[in-house]
Amino acid sequence: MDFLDKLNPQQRAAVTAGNGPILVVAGPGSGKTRVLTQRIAYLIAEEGVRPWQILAVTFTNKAAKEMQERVRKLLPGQATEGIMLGTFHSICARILRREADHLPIQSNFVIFDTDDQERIVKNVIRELNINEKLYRPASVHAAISRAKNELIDADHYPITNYRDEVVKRVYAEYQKRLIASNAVDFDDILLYTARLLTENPSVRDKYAQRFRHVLVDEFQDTNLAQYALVKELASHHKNIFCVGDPDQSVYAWRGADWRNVQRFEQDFPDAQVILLEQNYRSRQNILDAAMGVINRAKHRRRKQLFTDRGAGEKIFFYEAPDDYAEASFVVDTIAQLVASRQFEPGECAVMYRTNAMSRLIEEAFLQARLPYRLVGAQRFYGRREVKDIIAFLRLIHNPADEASLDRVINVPPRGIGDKTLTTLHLVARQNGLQPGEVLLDLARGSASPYWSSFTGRAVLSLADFGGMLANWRVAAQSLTVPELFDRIVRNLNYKEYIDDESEEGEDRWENVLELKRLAEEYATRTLDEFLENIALVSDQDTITEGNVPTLLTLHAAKGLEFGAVFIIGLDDGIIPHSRSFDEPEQMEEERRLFYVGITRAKDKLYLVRAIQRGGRGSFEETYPSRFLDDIPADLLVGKTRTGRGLKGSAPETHWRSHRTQDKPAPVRDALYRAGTRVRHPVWGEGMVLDSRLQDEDEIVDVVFDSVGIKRLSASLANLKIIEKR
DNA sequence: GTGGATGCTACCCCT
DNA sequence: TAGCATCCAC
Repeated sequence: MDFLDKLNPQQRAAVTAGNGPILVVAGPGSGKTRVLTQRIAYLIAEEGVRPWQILAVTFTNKAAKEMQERVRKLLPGQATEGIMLGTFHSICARILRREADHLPIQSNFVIFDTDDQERIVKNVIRELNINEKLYRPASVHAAISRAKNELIDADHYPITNYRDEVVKRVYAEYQKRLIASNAVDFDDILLYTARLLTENPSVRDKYAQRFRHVLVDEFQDTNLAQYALVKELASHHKNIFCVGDPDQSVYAWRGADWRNVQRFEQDFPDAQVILLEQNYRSRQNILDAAMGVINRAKHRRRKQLFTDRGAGEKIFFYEAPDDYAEASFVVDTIAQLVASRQFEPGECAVMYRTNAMSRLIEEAFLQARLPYRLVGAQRFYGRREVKDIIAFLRLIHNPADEASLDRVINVPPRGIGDKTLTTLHLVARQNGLQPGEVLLDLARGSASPYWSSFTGRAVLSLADFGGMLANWRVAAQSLTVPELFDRIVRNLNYKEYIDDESEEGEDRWENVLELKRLAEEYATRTLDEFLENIALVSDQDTITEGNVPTLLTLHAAKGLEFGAVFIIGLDDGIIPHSRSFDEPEQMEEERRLFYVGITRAKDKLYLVRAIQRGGRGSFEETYPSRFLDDIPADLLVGKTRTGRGLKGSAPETHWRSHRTQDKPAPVRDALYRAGTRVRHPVWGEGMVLDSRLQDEDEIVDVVFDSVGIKRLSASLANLKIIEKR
């Protein structure tokens, strides 16, 4: 077990801890992933635990894969296959499929995404004749989801006012619809599993006896359902090992409850608590800034983060005149960091509060002709064309899927509108069937008993579509996933439908091809697997390989680290988000989110904001984030803080002067230096990235605002210096 | 009754 | 700024 030598005493204590409940409170960058993997390896190698007796819950599927790989490498020659390793959702889905006999659904259930869920809620609200304006589907759905996370079913939904009454009715009907569709939503996956384990002693004992060790990562982000099911799974051996950091709890809004840490200490009073405090990631200045922010949080133990990596550089603060300038500052600076060989492109990350903010950054990268990667599943899977194709596949897999049917029954338009769809639903209800089942029956032609329920034109369209679906279902028996994919796209003339030869049309078709590429990976696997994996992808799972800068939300950044981090949008109303203003608890979470962002940085941290920001249409003046006040002033360079509401100042000058100081000595006699703004007669304005003397001429790399990076010979290019560094 | 055009409005974070 | 509810022409 020589790998233990590289651990510090606390880490080693955690890795080699004996049986019983253990809580590891791990600050950022304290090596908790390492502790988790090594503990698994330790259990297998030293404690004689078989891989399949270990359950480890990770935060992403990607992390699960990496952990499996690392354990394998730590124990060469030993059997390490069979560890139950994955996210809560994927592990629970696995258990549910296996134990479907005990559930109201069948083992081939589908997983409804947020869109599907809201679609069903909306259908229910309409059919129950509830005022949609007063009871917005999204808000009713949120209430239902909250209840599920607290393990409350419709029957027990607490009522204190009329609104609750309505929500309860919708909840009950919503749940019926899901079951009729043989579907679960994200919350059901956890809720059903928790219930299964609490209500079926035989099932619980089976798993509780099997899992000699249960390990949970990111424990601060678990909700009550997750806590409950973990507790059940560990109920026999009581070897439960939770790793978390209350300061990094940023998912309260989706039901996560940091009090699970307290519950844990209550439920397992003999729990051993191990603190990992040393930080191996960040420079001390970054940690000091992080502490400045987090130590202002209420209800918490002050923490002292320390590193032996040295103070490092100060934290850069930049106030751009507007959000376009904010974006170009970020891209220009990354270009410089790379050009000056301080960082690889892949070591740089841009973090923001909301997904929409990625847009200007992306545009700036595109304009500079620099590649980047965007983290986020929704961006791709949320696209209409992608969702459509997935809905067809789901419908083939499970014709009872009401949400998918509603989505694509008229895609491409085939004359089935609102009215016909409503009638279809009505006929289905009256006959105790799902709309999809009626549709398939209509494919039989006028022999179908439901034929006469529709008008002539409608029934032909329905039968036609039903026939197509029936054919696909037959084909699905023998075709692989990508083959089936092709068949659908071909039968539908889907390309003609979405690709109108405009730029957007081509983009849409590109997305379809990208989904096709994903389907190719399932050529030897089943449609079920494809659909499940698509439903449960996490944002971080979408991180692609490649040495390019990463764009991601602060939430998606959790657990990751980068050499140079840019946090943009440090305006009040963005960080913290304006929707949190009147809720102290939510404000605390915003603070923690900022803390998470800061602590992602290893060596360089840039805090960036825009004085003017264009939102819906018009530009608005912004104020600096109040959290900036909590960072000790002497840690910041660039524009120093001058309080709220500063306007009309010249934010760039300070920044520039500081920047030049950090630069290495300039090249001898070179006219252009990195950072110099220049104008070219054809390409317009740009910024010098790099310059060197060669054969009595100066070779200059310039990133132009219009055309991106060009390499020029100074004697020929006729560059004018606009602004010198 | 359907589908395209138009006008309204909400737009945070994620599995 | 884009999705979607509403309106109106076929």
